[in-house]
Amino acid sequence: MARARISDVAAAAGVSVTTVSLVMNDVEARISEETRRRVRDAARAVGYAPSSVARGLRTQQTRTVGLISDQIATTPFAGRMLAGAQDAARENGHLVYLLDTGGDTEIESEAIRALSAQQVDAMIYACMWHRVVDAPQGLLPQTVFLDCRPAAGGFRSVVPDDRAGGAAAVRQLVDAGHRRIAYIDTDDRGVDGPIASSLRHEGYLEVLAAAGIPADPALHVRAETSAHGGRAAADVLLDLPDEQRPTAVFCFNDRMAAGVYIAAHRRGLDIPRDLSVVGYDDQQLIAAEQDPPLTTVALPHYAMGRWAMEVALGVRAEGDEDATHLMECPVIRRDSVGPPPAQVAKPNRRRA
Amino acid sequence: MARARISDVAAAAGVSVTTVSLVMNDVEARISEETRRRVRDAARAVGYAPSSVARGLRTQQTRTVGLISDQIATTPFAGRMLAGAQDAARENGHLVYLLDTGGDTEIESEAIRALSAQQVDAMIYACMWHRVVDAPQGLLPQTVFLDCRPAAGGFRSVVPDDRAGGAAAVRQLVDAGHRRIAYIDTDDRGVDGPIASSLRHEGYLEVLAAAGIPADPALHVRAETSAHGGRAAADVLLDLPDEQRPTAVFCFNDRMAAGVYIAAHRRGLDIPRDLSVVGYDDQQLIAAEQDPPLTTVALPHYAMGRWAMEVALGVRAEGDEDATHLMECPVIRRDSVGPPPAQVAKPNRRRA
DNA sequence: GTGAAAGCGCTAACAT
DNA sequence: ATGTTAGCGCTTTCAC
Repeated sequence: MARARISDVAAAAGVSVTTVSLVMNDVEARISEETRRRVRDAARAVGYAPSSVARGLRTQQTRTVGLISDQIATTPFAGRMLAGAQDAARENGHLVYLLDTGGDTEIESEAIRALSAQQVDAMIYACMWHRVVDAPQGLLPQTVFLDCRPAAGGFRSVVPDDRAGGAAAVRQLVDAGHRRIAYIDTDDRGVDGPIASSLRHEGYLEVLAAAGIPADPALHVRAETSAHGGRAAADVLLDLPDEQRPTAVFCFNDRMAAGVYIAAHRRGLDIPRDLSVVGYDDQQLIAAEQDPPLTTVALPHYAMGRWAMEVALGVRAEGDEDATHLMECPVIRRDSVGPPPAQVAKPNRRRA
Repeated sequence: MARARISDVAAAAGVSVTTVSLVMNDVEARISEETRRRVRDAARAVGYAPSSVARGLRTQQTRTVGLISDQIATTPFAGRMLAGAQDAARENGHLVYLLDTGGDTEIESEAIRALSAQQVDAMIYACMWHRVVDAPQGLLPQTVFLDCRPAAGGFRSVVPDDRAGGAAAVRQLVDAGHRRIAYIDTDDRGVDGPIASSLRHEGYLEVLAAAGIPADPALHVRAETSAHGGRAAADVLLDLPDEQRPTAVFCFNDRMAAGVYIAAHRRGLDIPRDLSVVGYDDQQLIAAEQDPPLTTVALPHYAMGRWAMEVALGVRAEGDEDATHLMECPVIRRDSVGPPPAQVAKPNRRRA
């Protein structure tokens, strides 16, 4: 059986299509209560659902949004960002097209073409980790950048406040009484790389300075962003002479923090009694399942996704056409931070 | 500047709209090469992009697909499934609407209404873990179920072959020479729960039987599906008397396997020398980062997503209107499986 | 308080 | 080989 049209409803209710349209769209004007009821009953009777396609053609508004992203598949974060965007879209009566480009610029421009052919009302350009990108051609002027910033500006964007996040992480440690705090950073320093690295480092230095603690360059080490990298870096740190050895470590991410746990445990060091550690990202599968559970800083993916969608749909007024919104990264307190040991614990040196 | 319409191109090229339409849609008929070129140049000159909305209204085909899912945000798997579906859609010139319901049936039916108002050409109903669901009202008849099966049948579906996956996992262990193989299962036995649990158990029993190994009920234990649960279960197993203690464990998932690692390491047991372990899911963040890396069984999310989309779009002919397709779960061999120890290792009993 | 009719941008049947 | 035109299902202006 074919779809019911508005004219079917009109015929069934014995009114004009105009009247049906007015009733279906809850237009306040004219139309008596009696007629409204008749129309609604008729609509239900014939199983009428308005065609968004026809409406879109007529009104030139589709109530759809295109969300272009680089890599949905490879990051466990993607979901939260999509969920935030999704929820905001639904609450505002919009549907979202998801287009994953896998980082391929060919696919990307094809995606943008397809979206503009669909006449989406808005676009969001999302990255799966905080970085600076070159804005592709063809985006709608009011496109919002999510978890990235366009190199040349010109668009609104929302990114995590990594500087403040780094500061908050280190503040946990300083407040617990630590003075020798290491930062295990990523070794990805590419220009395309995560700008979070330097931002978090700034936060780290800032808090040390505020606490009157001189920054020791030996305590800023780099490694690959994996448990393996974190473990290697921790080994270097824990091999430092007693008076220089850190009592706490702040890690670029939770995976590296997991590596620090391994290195510490292999040396018989207890966390947090002998060593405090703070991660970043709040990856459930890692942070929450460590023993003891890892204190970390969460990336506000859901909030960013929601913000981006609200701004894109114009339901959240953001004055500046060209501003970057910094979203707070909350500290998730678990059990990996404690006071520093009375005197630095002597690890069983593996390499001594 | 307003969007260019087909009539603008026609005017610019000095031809009729029919001609433009024919050229833009690469219809083989009539139209001379010369005219084709003129039209294409004109289209480029005026910046013409056909309106999918108008075309959709006219042809009653939108070249869009709706993908309804229960929980995108909470599982790291979601991405791979979406990526598979996405890629297949793109290759076939379709766009996908993503609708996450968060498991809310209210939102779900609203989502289905919205999709049918959009006149999507196809629908996919996806779950984030393998289970049996009640098909909601309003789905298109040819809807494909992804990672779930409709309780009442009537739709095509694709799910992982968990029975074969369980068998393959245990076969790794049997082939390595193990005879005392435990299965650490989930304790979620709800009717709504993961049917993977019993399926994998069947596979386990099947392989033991084929190898002539009697199944010891004491080696089938249940725990919550977390590292913590896996650790607790492993402790029970490793406390068994020498002659009964397993030399290998198959875990319902990788998180539990991670717990087994912890329990083993705390007892000074080496993996795989003293204990072999196989997980399930191939969660990158867990399996690949264990020390040693965990041998596991992968869930074929990408392949299932792709299969579902191809069937939904009708580009993959699947005879039966009402069949469940089982997708193979490949074994990912890493380093957690070895031969059984010559004699069962004596763990330092923690609770003895 | 209600209806008639134009038109959104396209495709396709029918003319020429 | 190319053009004319109806009509997809809706909203909206205008007339009554």
